[in-house]
Amino acid sequence: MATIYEVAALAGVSLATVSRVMNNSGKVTEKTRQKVLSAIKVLDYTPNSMAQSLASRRSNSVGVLIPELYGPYFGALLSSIENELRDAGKRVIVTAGHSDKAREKDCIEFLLGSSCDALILHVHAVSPDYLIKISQGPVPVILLNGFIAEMADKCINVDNEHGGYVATQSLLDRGHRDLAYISGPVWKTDSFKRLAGHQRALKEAGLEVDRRLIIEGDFEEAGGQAAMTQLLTLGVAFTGVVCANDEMAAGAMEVAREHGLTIPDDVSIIGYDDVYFTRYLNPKLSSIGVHTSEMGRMAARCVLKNTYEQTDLEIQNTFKPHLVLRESVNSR
Amino acid sequence: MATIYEVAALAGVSLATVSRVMNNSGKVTEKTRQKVLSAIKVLDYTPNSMAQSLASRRSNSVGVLIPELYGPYFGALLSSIENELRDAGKRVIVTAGHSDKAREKDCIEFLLGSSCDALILHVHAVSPDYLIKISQGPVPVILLNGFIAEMADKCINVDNEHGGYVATQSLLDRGHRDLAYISGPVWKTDSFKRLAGHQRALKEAGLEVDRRLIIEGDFEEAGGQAAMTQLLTLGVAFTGVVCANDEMAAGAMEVAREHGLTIPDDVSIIGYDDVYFTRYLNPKLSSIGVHTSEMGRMAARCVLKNTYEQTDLEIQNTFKPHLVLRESVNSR
DNA sequence: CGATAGGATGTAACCGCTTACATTTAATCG
DNA sequence: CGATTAAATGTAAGCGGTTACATCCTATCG
Repeated sequence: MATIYEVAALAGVSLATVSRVMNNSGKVTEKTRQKVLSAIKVLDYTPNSMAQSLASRRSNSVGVLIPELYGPYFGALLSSIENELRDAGKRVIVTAGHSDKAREKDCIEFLLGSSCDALILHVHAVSPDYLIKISQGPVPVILLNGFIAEMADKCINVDNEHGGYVATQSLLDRGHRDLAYISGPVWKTDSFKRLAGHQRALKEAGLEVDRRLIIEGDFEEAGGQAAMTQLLTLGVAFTGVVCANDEMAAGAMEVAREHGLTIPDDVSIIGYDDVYFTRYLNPKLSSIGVHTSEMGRMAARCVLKNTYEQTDLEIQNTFKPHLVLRESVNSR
Repeated sequence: MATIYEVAALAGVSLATVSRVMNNSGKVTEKTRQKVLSAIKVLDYTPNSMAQSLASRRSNSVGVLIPELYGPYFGALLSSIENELRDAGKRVIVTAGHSDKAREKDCIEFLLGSSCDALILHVHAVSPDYLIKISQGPVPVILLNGFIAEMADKCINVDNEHGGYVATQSLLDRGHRDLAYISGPVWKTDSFKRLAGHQRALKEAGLEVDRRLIIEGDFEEAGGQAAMTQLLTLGVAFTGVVCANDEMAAGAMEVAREHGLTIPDDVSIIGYDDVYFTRYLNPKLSSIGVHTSEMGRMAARCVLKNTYEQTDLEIQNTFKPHLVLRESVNSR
């Protein structure tokens, strides 16, 4: 592996000059630039990125922490982040937090210790205070999904309350009056907000919130199954079910079918996230689309703008979810 | 950010000693070790990873190139790789090749220029010669999926021929005689091998290969739909369809259903990869499981063993796919 | 009790680059 | 044509660690 010294020697210039043409910073005569360029080519020189990082105090890598590296939602997120950052020549270091507090902290510290120029975090378990603390440290932090007032301009989030509202409204609009709700774990802000939106929609429609028809699930298919089973043994009538994510909706659909119910004729179901497998379900699941890729891209841009001085980028901090209507919902 | 010099000064020792206790290499008296440790704590010292990398010529990061960062298959792969490597304290730098030759090369060069200690590659388009060339360079390369004789011990792969064979055999075993096959692009080795396995199974059963019943798809749902449409207008009878992946199987199922066919009563269908959404399909798709996570973990271990001297690890290079029987296949 | 071996600690070179500043070279002008 | 100034290039000091080697203790032993 050739070094900058060898290039300088071969080209008959100083290493400062080589550095200049590499980064095309400073002035260099066209003639010497050519000498350097050809020396680089002859030696097949590639700058040592570790030395570059050390000397420039910039690693050109950004750390990403997301709950999981698989699954439709996080896959799309990571994919768009990588795409945007890779095009800008930045490295993406990934870690998975598994929605576990210790693991999330561990990953954050790992990334901070990895000389990342910035962090993009999608966490579930870690406290806002902790996030505020590290965001005040030397390395910039972008929060994906989640809003903290103290770092509002560093947050990319979706309006979950609005999403819950839209989901429920879509059923109300179609004449449904008796709605069940399968929530995610309520300690997760996302779940809580969606539920709040659901309840607001009911109230605005002059309907009462029947607590029995609100079941707390786990964001997994099994939780959706359990919730639906519970709902069906409740003896309380309902014509529509709003689910806080698509996995649970899939589970709910399955149980409904097993109980001899036809979707959407007997019961309408709507999911949330509009994850790509919704189209494999039968009937195809209506859902709430959340611009996942857009958000990932935006987080990446936020980093490019704040950390890598691409100041001309426009940042959108909050995204509005929207209704994606398919076959699982009908009118009364 | 405190440096090792400040720690040394505060502890009243030389920086070499600090370095020794940090890496616990060399001998250090318990007393001085404590002095250093407390100085580290007082200053909240974290070693600068860039400086460490430069001085030790080891970045502790491994580059990963996979076709996509989303989707059930690659998600599982990446997840297991990250998990294994993260536990060993290694950084994972991810890139997506998008099955495009230029992009794949670009990513490989990017990773090579990122001072990675090793590379894990899952490529589609790049040539074997190119892979051999870079594998002879200074940074070790592990090939995920794909076999190249010249670097056999660096290849982690699944026996695709066997997988194709098993898939077809599963239908033959159940009395099917007339089988159609929806292939992936035959220029992809994986597709080619699976098809070869299919044909071997037919021949061993004394059946003729009817070329009309072999359709080349694109590994996407749309391709499966197109292929099934074509098959149904062919006028050649068949009772089972072997698909080279689950996405195409999903597409095929949809078209079959639209044509009024019941699965598996009218036609049995089997997919390949046993990707997680198979369970959302109705009927649930039988498939060929390929130990995706295992392979990812093995690739990571291969790196740990070869590059990070964890010599005690056992490596399995080839994985045998296995049948996962669900509802989409029945007996004649 | 002085020589000695071996363990503990220190010294300094080096990893390969960036960059502020010094120096040289070339262009401009009275 | 020499002085002035700007442009091009060179010099050298870091960046913050690792590590081979030198040096200094201290316990052991004849």
